[in-house]
Amino acid sequence: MGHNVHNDADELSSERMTEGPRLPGVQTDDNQEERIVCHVDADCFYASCERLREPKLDGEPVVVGMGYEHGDDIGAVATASYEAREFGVESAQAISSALERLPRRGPLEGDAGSDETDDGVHDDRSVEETGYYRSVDMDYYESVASEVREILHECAGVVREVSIDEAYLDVTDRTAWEVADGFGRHIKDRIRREVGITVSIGVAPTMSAAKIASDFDKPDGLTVVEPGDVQAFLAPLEVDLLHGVGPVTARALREMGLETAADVAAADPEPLVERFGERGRELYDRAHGDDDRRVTPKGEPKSFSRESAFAEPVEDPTQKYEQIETLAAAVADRARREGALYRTVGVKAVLPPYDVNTRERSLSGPVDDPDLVDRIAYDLFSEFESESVRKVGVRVANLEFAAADQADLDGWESRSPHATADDVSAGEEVSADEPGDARVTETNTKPDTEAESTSDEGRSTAERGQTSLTDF
DNA sequence: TCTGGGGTCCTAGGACCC
DNA sequence: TCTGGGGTCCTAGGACCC
Repeated sequence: MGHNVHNDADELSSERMTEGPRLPGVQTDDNQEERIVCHVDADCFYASCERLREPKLDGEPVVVGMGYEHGDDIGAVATASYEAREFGVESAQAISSALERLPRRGPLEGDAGSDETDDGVHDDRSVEETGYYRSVDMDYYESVASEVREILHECAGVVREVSIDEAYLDVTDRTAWEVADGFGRHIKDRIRREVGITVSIGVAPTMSAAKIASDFDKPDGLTVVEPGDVQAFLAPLEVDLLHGVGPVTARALREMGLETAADVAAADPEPLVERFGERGRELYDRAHGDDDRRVTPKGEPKSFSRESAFAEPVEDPTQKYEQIETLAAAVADRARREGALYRTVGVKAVLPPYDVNTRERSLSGPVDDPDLVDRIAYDLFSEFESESVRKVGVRVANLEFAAADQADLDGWESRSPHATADDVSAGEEVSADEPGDARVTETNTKPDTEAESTSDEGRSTAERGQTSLTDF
């Protein structure tokens, strides 16, 4: 069973058919069919957006970050333009470090009044050694991204949006390898002309290779890797350039003597699987250029969360609980706006130096109940009441999206049989006195609600389901 | 790197059920 | 009751991505 599936682009199917017996039920031709995958990745997207509405930033070092608006100094760099990167400014870097490497030029936009001192500005340095700092403005970036998305959807039948600035396109039926280069250029040109930003594009027979290819010649790059060339293309790359290999895995691989994709491809897969589990197998396959995944649209989100860091560790319980309350409200609000019911509520407490703790609790059925989120978050967080905490978070998960059609209500009912109907005890939903049963018999404590207006009455299950569904 | 925020997926142990 | 195996759900943590 070769790893050479993608290596014989030319005389493919006939050869494969004779490759040997196939197990019944195992998909073969369907997912081994040659695809043309295009990965589109905007170049330093947030910075490009800022330039779009502020052309004087063209060619200048631009840093976009969050959390430093109030001089808090707890923020980080979200995106740095290539000019700023030359000063050593990088994504995820603390704003304070960024300012050391690249002092700020001019007052911070969108922060009028609160920062008259301009303490990041060093007038004694030459202008060339300073950069423009801007605060993240997701609403604006989202509006730019949607223009890009529109173009991408016109260029491909299937688009998978990975993040605000990145997408995979299955363009098998829109182009051919001989002209893939021109096709990629066409997409780039359209985005530059119609939106005004540059993107880098990788075209390859697999998602993983396309992803790496788009990164290969950034910014404003276009790299086409044809089917027969994938393994050779990957071979010289350092392991940490492979998608899914972060600092931890990269170090472990190096300790095993594997420095490049070629090393991984030539390695014995067994130790990899032993050490990394399924990811080890995946790594091995990807290093060979094997990747069965088809481009599919992104599904519904799995969770919503909000978190925020304190400028310095906080012990005061009130301050912590206030923050929890704020985050809980924000998360519940988000879920409601998105039309999501949630069945799990969780909190996060990061203790110094950087000790991440999470606690979560699942309900017996999906709800849309901000008060409940608040109470459960409060309850879960009480464990950290007397701890010094540098960051807190609230999360809802196990989401269910109530579609407009009635089938969804029925489905919910049949999948979530509630134990009892006598659980109208608001505020007492946490059965913490029952060891082993951390469950919550959740109640809808909201007195408002037009649950009666719906046809089904009586059974609490139906009542809750409808309350949830009609609540927004 | 002394660490911001919003996500995803995987693993592992325990509970619980049959 | 000293004991098999499988499946699923829940929770906590970790690695990774943008």
